Amino acid sequence: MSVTIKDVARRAGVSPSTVSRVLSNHPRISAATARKVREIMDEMGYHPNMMAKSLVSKTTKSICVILPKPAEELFLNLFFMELIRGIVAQAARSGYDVLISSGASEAEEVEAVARLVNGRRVDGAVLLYSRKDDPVVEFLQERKFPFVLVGRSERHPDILSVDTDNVQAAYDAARHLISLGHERIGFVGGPPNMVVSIDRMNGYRKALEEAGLPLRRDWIVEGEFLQDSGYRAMSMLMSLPERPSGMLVVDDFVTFGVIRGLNELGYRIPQDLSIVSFNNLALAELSSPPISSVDIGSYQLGYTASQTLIRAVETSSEEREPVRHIIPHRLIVRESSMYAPIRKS
Amino acid sequence: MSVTIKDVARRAGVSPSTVSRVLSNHPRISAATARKVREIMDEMGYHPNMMAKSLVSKTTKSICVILPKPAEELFLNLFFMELIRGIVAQAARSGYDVLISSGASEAEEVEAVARLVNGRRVDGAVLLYSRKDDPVVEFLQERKFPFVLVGRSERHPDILSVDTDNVQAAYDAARHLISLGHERIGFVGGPPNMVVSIDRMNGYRKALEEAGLPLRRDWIVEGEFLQDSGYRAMSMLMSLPERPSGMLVVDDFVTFGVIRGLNELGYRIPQDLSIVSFNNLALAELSSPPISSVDIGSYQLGYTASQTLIRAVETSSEEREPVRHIIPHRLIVRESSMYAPIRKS
DNA sequence: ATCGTTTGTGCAAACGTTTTAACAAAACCG
DNA sequence: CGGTTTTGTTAAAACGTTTGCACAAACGAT
Repeated sequence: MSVTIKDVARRAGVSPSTVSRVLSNHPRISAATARKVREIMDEMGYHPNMMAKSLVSKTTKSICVILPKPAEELFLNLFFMELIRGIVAQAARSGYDVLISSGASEAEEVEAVARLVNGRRVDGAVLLYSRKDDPVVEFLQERKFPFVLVGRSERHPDILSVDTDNVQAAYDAARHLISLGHERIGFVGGPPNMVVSIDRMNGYRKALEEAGLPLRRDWIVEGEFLQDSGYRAMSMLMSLPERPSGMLVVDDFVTFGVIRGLNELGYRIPQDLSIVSFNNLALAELSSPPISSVDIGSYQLGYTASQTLIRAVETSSEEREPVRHIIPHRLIVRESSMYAPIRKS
Repeated sequence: MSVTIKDVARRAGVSPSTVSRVLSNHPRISAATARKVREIMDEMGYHPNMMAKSLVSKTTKSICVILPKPAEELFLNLFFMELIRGIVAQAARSGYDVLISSGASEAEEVEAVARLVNGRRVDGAVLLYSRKDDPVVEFLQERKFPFVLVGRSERHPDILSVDTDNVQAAYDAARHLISLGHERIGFVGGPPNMVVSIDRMNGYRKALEEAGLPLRRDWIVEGEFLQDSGYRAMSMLMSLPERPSGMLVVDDFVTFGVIRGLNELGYRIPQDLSIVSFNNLALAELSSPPISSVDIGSYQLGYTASQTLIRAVETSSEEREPVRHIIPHRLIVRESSMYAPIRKS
């Protein structure tokens, strides 16, 4: 059907090997031949067949990204999209293609990645976030297959990863509230089996302890990465006899729930409750009021992940070294956080 | 390195062809041999090499999706994510993998898809939305390469596509406002070179004309798919001597801008202005107030697109017929739209 | 028994590349 | 000049599959 290397060779009066060498800029090809072959390639509309190439080179020039289980439940869609954009952009620059895959359950996830890995369809994988105990990580680790984790694995500290310093991020967010004079600060967290939730919680704790502020169990709510989580948290929190004046919320989406809850209960932000959130998704800025949020550089995370992975893929496995990249975060202060009200006591 | 079909064959004492046939459930393989070979495959951990398979079968079992130019500018991220999830889910069910690709400019977009198509890396492509005049469509059309468009092309009505009936959707949205008694209805649109903007505008027009309501040029704003667009539209609109009482907004993200604008100007929704929006992204529900929005079934759009494409790919090109799938939409009424104020005149 | 089918298996070519080893020709060197 | 090195090219094997054709064995029907 389509033009092959042999067709070009015949037409140019050289051997296929020569054409192949022209293609890969082999040093020992004479300028004259190279020019001629190139001309004929254009003329005939030749394009190398990647499958054949892959077969012999045992390399596919593609990586895959595994969307975590329920991208539906985790309302991190916006975050993932940013991340993916970063990955795709970087991969394209390095001449790699990106396969995207997901599964409806943890088992399906492993199955999906197994298909890709076993079928030699990809050279590496990027995993998004991680449960405390991730079967996909186990699988890849065992097979010595190159992968990088966006996030952190408690069980496997010795792997390639790109991450935010979530402890520090939460610490910074809390410090912001503290420096505004808040002394009663609560926390709406994510699922307790996700490393990111744990880390942010710890940063929050650290800041409060360090400042000698009370850490009250009833001001800490653990939930899902769902807006509903924020909504319910508010009904609970605001009915307490003693209420916080500031709040850290683990994700902007959850914060949306928080805001809606507060609105319905008739409280105002930031006058009645100051809020600082995480991830700084597009909607943080758009919200009414705009939300103070810690930007974690999602695009950058994806970009760096791809870069790190591809570098690893192109390195022989012996000299591959575990690296942990930390992408800097940055608190963006908007209208949802303000000075603490003067305490009447 | 890894186990090949030959290794299995040797160990099972049969020829490679036989192993291959076992794999593809060839009818003329005896039950006994099949069982034995299967056993050995498991034992040795054999997995077929997809690249080799692709090479001979001239088929890759993968499709690609092209993210439109500036997924940054078009703040349809959330919409795309939904769409992609639908595509990935369906493709997985049919045993296909999904490659994702994008370009920073129209030219780069064509380049990216050319790489995939020319390199025979994918069997088909799904294109997301479309400008009035899309170079990628041209490219694929010319090469007779299977693709499906999520959206509509004015120039090429004779292609596979999956779409919302945007004219009808806008008509329905407008009717909703009209039935609530609104007589002064405006429209915040998208970029005038995108088919979706045009269609929604037309539906809006149609409904108003049919109801004998005034179509006022100064109540119609064309902008980008950016929240800012909505924000600016409001400063303009609300300073007019005669203002609309209801508004159609082309996308939920834009509506966010509208809401913020109105908040800042001190107007309330829906008391001062009723709003109906499109796409029903997750945030429509979460907004304060929750936004009435036309759900266009993004996930379903992706799912159907993938299905249509794969069906086409697996059909010989002669008997491939242009199909246009319309995914039904549904107006979700929330708090942003209410009865028109009684007109004092 | 004989002959045609049916059934199960193997051989070998093909898919479109890359790459090793070999070799001829040209260039260099003293 | 003769030998050594460098330069440019090619033949052929390899990558891991699928598949058309051939063929032997087993089976059925006369």
